Amino acid sequence: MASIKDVAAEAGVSVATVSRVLNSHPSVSADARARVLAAVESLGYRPNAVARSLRTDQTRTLGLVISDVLNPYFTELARSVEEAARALGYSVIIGNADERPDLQDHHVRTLLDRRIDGLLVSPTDGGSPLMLEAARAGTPMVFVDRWIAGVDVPVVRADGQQAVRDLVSHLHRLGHRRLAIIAGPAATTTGSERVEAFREALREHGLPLPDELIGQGDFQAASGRRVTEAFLALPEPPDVVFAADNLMALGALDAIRARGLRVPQDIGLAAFDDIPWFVHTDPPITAIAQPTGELGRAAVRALVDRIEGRPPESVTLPARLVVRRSCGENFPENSSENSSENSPA
Amino acid sequence: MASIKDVAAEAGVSVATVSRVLNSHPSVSADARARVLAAVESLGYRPNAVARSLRTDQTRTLGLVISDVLNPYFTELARSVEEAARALGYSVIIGNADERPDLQDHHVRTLLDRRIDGLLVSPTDGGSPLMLEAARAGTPMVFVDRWIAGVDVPVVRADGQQAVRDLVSHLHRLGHRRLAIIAGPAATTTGSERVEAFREALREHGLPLPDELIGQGDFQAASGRRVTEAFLALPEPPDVVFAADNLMALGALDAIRARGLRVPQDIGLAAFDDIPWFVHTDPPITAIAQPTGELGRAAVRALVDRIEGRPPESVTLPARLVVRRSCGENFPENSSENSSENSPA
DNA sequence: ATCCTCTGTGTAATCGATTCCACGAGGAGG
DNA sequence: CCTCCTCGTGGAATCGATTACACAGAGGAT
Repeated sequence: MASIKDVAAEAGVSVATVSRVLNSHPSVSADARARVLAAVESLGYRPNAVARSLRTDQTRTLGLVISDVLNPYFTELARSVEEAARALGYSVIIGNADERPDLQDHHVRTLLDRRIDGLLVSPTDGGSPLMLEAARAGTPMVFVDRWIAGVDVPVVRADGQQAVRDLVSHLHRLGHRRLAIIAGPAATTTGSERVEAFREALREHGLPLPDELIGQGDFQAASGRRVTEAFLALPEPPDVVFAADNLMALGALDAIRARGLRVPQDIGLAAFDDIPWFVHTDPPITAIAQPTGELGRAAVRALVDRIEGRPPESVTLPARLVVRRSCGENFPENSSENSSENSPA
Repeated sequence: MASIKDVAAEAGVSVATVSRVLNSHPSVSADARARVLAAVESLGYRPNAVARSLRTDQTRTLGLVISDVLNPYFTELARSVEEAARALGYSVIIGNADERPDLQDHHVRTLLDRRIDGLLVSPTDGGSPLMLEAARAGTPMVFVDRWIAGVDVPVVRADGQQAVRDLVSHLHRLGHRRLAIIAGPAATTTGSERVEAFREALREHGLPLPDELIGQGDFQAASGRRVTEAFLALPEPPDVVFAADNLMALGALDAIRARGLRVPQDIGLAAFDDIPWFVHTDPPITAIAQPTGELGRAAVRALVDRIEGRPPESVTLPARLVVRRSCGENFPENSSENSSENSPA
């Protein structure tokens, strides 16, 4: 592969001049510029990003470590992050942690070794020493979706508190009283926050949240299935199950169906995180939708601000309830449901 | 960030010795090794992958350019590719082309600039000059899922011909005669092959495939919706619609539902590419499942073989039909459907 | 005692870019 | 005509690693 030296030789100039042309430095004669450009063209020369990075100490690359690529929510987040980064001239390297702290550490380490300019993380756990150390050492970093307390890192996330309150009101109005939740790992903020918001909303309606109606999941479908089976085996099963993410909702649906029960007649189901498929499940699933695209864009903006020396800003955006039929029917103001869908691309 | 020089100074040896220790070269004394390791530990030193890559001319990184991350099929493919690559000591950088040739080119160019060791591509179109040139120039490359004819690059893909034949038999047995297909872009192999397999299978049953029952889609949900609307507006609409990928099936479902029709009573629906959600749609969707994980692993194996100087192998694996209820009921041998599911993680 | 072979180590070149510094030519101002 | 800038350019240092080569000293063979 042709290097800058080859171009210089071909154009009859020094490598310095070639470099100046390529970086549009002002002081290059029109003649030299033309010759260099011609040489670049004829050799099919492309600058070696590795060499450039070594010298300039910047890679124009962002790392994104997400908890689970198979979760459509994170896929969409990743897509919007890449798009926003590309618009600003950055590439993105995605690391998939599969909800495993060891894998998360692996990716963080690899990304750091590659000297990425900044790191976007949705932490799988309470924070590994590695990540905390990186933050303290000054690696530009932004938490997205989930975060870790006590670390001075901007956070970009959705606030589901009001939406959860709306959900509980909705359920209450439909006559449901025994409400259960499939929680995410307590070590994650989204895992514990959603339970807290749910508990708080129940309290406002004078409803209890007994321990047997809090199932411990891990944001994966299998755990949703397991927890739901336990709920259904209770002497007094819940009226509605609220899954803290869409994969656990899928598992819950599996379990309910395996038991031969119908949604919503026998038991209701709701989920955090909305996805296009929820419109077509049997029945369509009531869910809390996050402004995923906007989160990704805001996260990139914050990280790039931090990288380029501007003060980064934490951002919190509201999530919103999308009512469908999985918790019961007869919702007059719900007839226009289709128009409020976030239409799939 | 500490460099190899700092480690050398701290350990009281030369950088050469540090490098030898780090690369487990044999000729280093136990004493020196211990001092270096101690220095590495105390400084928290991590080798700079950028510098190492420049010198060794290898990045231990694979590029993966896929057509659409939002498509669960590609997400799963990406996941298995990353997993297989990691097991072999490689990282993966994913580029999402969103079915846009210009974006695909952008990613290929960026990956090449970063001097990745090899490239895995699922081409969005018939092949840009850039990609063909890269292949000719000797960049290790493997096509996965889709490919481009006339280029000497190994191909790892699934063969759906028999599965499509099984699907058509199934439909025929259920009494369906007017069968329509939502095709993918003709420029992609999967776009044209699936139509050909479908046409061929119909011919075996003495059924025609008139032009009005071939809709031109682009593998995105919106096109599935549009094409299906056109089908439904025909004087004689089809009995069944077969979508060439899962996103177009989603769009088809949207269109059918918007028209107030029921699946499968009013019209049947089947899809290429199976995903966990198809079990829970209303009704569960009959689909052709690809051995996605195995494809990803085989692709990485082929690419790494090529990179490391072994002869790479093209691989073709069979896809298989998974019958559910979206094309009609009364299938006695179909009662054990649940056991044949590929269970979601 | 001499010579040879190993072993362990350091010096320096190298990868492909960027960029500081110096220098020559040419124009402006005195 | 001399001085001083400005402009365009090239030489060389540099980033952080790897590795060829040289060499010192230990130990074995003769």
